[in-house]
Order: sequence, then structure tokens, then C-alpha cells
Amino acid sequence: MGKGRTACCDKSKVKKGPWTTSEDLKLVLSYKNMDMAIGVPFLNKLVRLLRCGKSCRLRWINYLRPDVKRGNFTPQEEDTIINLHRAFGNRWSKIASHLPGRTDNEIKNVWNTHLKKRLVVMKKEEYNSSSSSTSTSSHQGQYMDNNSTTLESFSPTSSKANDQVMDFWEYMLDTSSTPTSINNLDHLDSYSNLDTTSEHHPQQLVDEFECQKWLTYLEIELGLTTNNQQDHQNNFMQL
DNA sequence: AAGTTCCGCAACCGCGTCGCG
DNA sequence: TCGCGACGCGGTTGCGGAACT
Repeated sequence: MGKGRTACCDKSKVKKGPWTTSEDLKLVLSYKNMDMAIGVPFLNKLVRLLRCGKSCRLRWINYLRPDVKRGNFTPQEEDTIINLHRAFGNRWSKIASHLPGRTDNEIKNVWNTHLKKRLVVMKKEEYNSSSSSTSTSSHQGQYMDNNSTTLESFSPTSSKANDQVMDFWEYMLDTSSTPTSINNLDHLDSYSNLDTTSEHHPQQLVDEFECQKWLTYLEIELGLTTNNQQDHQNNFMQL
């Protein structure tokens, strides 16, 4: 084991880079179709995704999982991370297990980009205040000042990307039955040019109309609508 | 307005561990 | 017990947008 092991998959045959909408959909549908209680892992072969299983896992855990909490870390969460990091070090998964809805990757990124800097500032201020006998401000007060400054500069995940994912999950979760045939997923590839990482291609993705159209298309294709709804949606698709 | 630099985040990579045959 | 494949984890990279000049 260890060194010299073969790659987890044939690198020349797997797709890399940002995930497309159709790939996301296939991955989510594969989860929706499998018995999650059993914990059957990544059926990327089943849905014929040209993605490495590890990549599927990562995409699911960090982005597509319905319970992933998105957006800003709260000051409480940041404090928790700092405290847990003190206890566990760079054991991100361990830290993530104490923060429901947050992923290890996300925490790692926040730590490396924000909290590390914040700690440096805190240490600096600690040093300054300890060396200055005239300082009357409490450590906590300084801490909060730094904290708010840091939070202001914290850039949230694109809200439009979030909206798209949330729309997607509303759609998926509203659909209690799972009539989808995995074999019918190939036609979704026509939507491959839509890229879910809308932060990178806003023109393509943030268009909510396109998003809605996409979802409507899926509902029709997957046979999840009543006749009346379908008429209405067919009209919508004509637009 | 255009070019450059900085920053944040998603995704990839490699290694360790686990579980099964 | 061994070998292999899959999973899990932490470190790192590269892309794209924001900020700056």
C-alpha cells in the first residue's frame, strides 16, 4: 500500500474541472434513486458520469448535499472553529463534525483565508495591550472589533449560486416519488453547457428564467407533472 | 477604460485507512 | 494474512471575480 499505488481511476478517461448542471443532476438523482439508508456510496458508473468517484463524493459532500449550510459563517461559528482548532489542530473533518451543515473543505478555506489572519491580528493586539500599561480596553472588546472588521470583509458565497442550488433541492425534495429512470438521463447532456459554478460564469447561470426553464424541462421529462401543469409548463417552455 | 494584482473558493492530488474477498 | 479497491482526509492548486492602479 501507500507509495506506488495505482490511481483511483483512469485519469485519461475521467472528466475534470467544474461540474456542469447535468452532471450535478445525474449525481443527485443517483442519490435520490439509491437507498440512502444503506449508505450506498457513489454510483457514478450507474449514471454514467465520466467522473472519478472521489470527485463525485467531493461534489456531493461540499456542494450538492441538501443539508449543506451555505453563506457566511456567523461570528459564533468562527469562534467555534477557533476553539476547536485549538483543540484538534488541522483535523478539519473533526472540526466540521461540530458544525452542522459545514463541510471540512469550507472550514479549511475559511480558516486559511480569514481566521488565520484574524488570529494574527488578535495576537498582535494582545502583545500591544500587554506591553502597554495604559490600555484599559478588555481583550474581549478588541476581539469583537477585529471580528466585525473581518466579517465585513468576508465575501459570501454567491447568493445566486445558492439560489440555484436551493431551487434545485426544493424541486428534488418536493418530489416524493422517484420515478426517474437512470437510463433516461442522457438527454440531460443538452444542458451540459450550463455550469453550476455560477460565480465563474454569471451570464450563463444567474439568469433565473433559464434556471426555472431548466427545472420545468426536467419536471416534464421526468413525468412529474399533472396534465394541467404540463400544459402550463409547455407554454412556459415555448417562451 | 484597461491592465495588473490580490483574494476566495471549488476542485484536484496523494497518502493513510478500512473493508472485503 | 494478504492484496486490492474504495473511502476519507488534509494539503495544494488554479480559475475567476474584486480591488486597485
